[in-house]
Amino acid sequence: MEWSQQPGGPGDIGMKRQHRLLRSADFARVRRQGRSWAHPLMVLWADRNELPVTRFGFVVSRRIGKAVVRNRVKRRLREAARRHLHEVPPGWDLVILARAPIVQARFAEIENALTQLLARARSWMAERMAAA
RNA sequence: CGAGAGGGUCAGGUGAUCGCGGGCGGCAUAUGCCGCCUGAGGAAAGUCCGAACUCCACAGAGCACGAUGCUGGGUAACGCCCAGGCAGGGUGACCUGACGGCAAGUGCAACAGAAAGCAGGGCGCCGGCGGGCCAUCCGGUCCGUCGGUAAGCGUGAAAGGGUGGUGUAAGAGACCACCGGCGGUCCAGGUGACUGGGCCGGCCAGGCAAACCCCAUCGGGAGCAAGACCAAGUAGGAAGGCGAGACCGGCAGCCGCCGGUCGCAGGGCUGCUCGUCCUGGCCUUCGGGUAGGUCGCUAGAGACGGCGGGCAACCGUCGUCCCAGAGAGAUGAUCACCGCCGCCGGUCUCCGGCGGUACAGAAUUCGGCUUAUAGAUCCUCUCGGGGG
RNA sequence: CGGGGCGUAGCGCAGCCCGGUAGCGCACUUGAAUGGGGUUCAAGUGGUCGGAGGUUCAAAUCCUCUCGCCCCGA
Repeated sequence: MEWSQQPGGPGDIGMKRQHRLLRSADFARVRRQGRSWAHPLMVLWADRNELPVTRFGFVVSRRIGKAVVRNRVKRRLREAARRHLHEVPPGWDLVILARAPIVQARFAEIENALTQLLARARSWMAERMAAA
């Protein structure tokens, strides 16, 4: 199943600031009220946002590494999320927390891990939306 | 050719697909879309110094405190840079140096050693006296005791000049010559640190100031979460403690309000005293609100090139150029090929496969320092070997 | 952006200010008391003082640089 976020093809969509989670209060809300799924490389939280778009937030703590390493991890996570943005129904906030082994992972492994987590989250989202 | 010294530059490249921040223009204007331009470093790092800028009350004097410490220059400034002096290291090119003062004061030195800061006497050497033994005598030797001595032994990181001589009972800068070191003075060179030399003195006045300290110079405090504006919003709320008001004038003509003088209290972003300024109730504790936006925010002690001055750091002048500005924080992701390095295999001047390709990410902005760093490349110089 | 603290034996800490011997508790080893264990007693082993350089005769201690960890304020 696919949900088109923008007019245009699903594979080359952008990921501008409207798809990003930027405020500290939003992060706190998702991690407190939402549900989580874990993977050795990352942890995913999800919560409804009552908006017509999906928003992603990324958490890379200082435990992961130096500034260069943290920035690289964040960019690769953002790229992976951008490629799979169309697989998520609109109206959800998603927070991804990086775990330490992600530093050594290849991009294909990161993308695979994200795909697994999104697949597990999608069924729960469908239940919640049907219930609503 | 080998080994080395000093300095500079670069920080993999090309292509494809898909993206992100900022600026401008257009269409639209709830939000967006399209086009063009632009977008990390030599250290952006550590935050160790110095400044700009902003606010505090335009910020003064003394003390305290802190920093710096050979000389001259450069600079907006510096704890930085350049040149020089001195000391140490290296065959050399060169490198290194917190390099003012311990003949101002107060302190410190374990263990060893007889003795460690003012001298000191264990063994030894020498002399006097007493006694024992040997000897015909001259005397010799041993023990004790009282002195002299700083040559020798030995301890130590360090034992208070060195060598030679005179001298003496033995010795000693006690005296002499030379050398080394110190102080004073004069001359010459140098802006100066300092260097060279002459004369005189006195023979020694030890080490540690990254020990307290003294001297000289410098330093008001805080920091872009500085600070300014807009919007939204709460409670000029509660408790406790301390307290000092007086007079004059005006309005009012009850409560009271305004202005001034004197006094008092509190505060003034590290402490104390003074000066000065601000407030008129103040202080402490508890409680309440704020996590929106805009500016500051990138044209500057700016970059590059030419010319001129200077040994140099650097400065002057002319021309050209505009070079990131985010805010959960852009500057990227994936793939292919070519460079470079290593390993393995082959029909080993080549081909194929695999792996690696550094340190590291602007956050107010500059000038430095320090630390990290795969490699590539250029210039100058030194030493050794060989050849012409 | 600014400020503070810590690093010493396997673990938790003294010693640093004012420089000369690295010490305490638990743990470990051996021995004794017990039929055995625990407990107790006695003896013992064990430390590049985070790293590098410097000052000094001598550095855990003083100075400079650096690494790691933790905390606080705006």
